[in-house]
Amino acid sequence: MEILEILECSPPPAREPLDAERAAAVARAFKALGDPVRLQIVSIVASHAGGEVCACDITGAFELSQPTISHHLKVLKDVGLLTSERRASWVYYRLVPETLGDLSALLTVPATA
Amino acid sequence: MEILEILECSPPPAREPLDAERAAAVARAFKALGDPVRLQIVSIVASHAGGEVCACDITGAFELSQPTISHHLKVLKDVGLLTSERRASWVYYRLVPETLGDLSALLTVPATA
DNA sequence: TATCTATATTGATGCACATCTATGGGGCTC
DNA sequence: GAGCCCCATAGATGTGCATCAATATAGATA
Repeated sequence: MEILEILECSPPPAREPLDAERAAAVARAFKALGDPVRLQIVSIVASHAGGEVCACDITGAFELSQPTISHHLKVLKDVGLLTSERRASWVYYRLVPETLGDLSALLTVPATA
Repeated sequence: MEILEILECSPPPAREPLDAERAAAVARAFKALGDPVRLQIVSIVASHAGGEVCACDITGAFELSQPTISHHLKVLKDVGLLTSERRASWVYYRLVPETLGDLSALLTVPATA
């Protein structure tokens, strides 16, 4: 565990430029985060104890129609930033830490040589 | 330096949800990264030794018109992801590591309690 | 000054998307 | 089964934006 943390702390390797295909895939995720409402949705889920939020709580946090929030949730699901699970009448949303982590790593700038 | 590295390695604190105003500001940056061409531009600059790339080299990397690339560079500058410096006839672009770092940190998920 | 190169700006165009209202479907409770 | 609540889907609409051709600007050179 200690070693892993140290490894994670080491400077990231210099990367080759993204090819067009990979760039398109990654850009889809960033585009999903490029809407203020979706960014707030992710933020709400991230800061919620238990890591799980009911769709109704998300809808209630905005002055937008329920279908609009539902649309944004679908976009975030489609790019792999959220997962959902239905329990009885309610749908609960969670973050996908792997996706967040991948994006975060991509933004980590190689040491300015 | 050692201590700073350790601090940077500590798990990120749980965050309050972004308010609408901050979300709008951050979303602008993510939206800029949400275009495949702009993402590749950032990637090209990031992976370039010296951290500096001539606009002409960026334009040459795409099968897009020069004004289109110029437009994308302006977008990336406006959100603080790139800076530019003119030297003679050429304009050189650099990343802004602080902005990249801020975005990266925002995507670091708090430990799933 | 005239001109060539590198970059930025302008204006136009077609498509993508955020939002709404209306409706559909799934799952309770009476 | 009837009615109600939660969520998703469908269709319509106005705005935003990626792209281009044309043009303007800045700097070098002759």
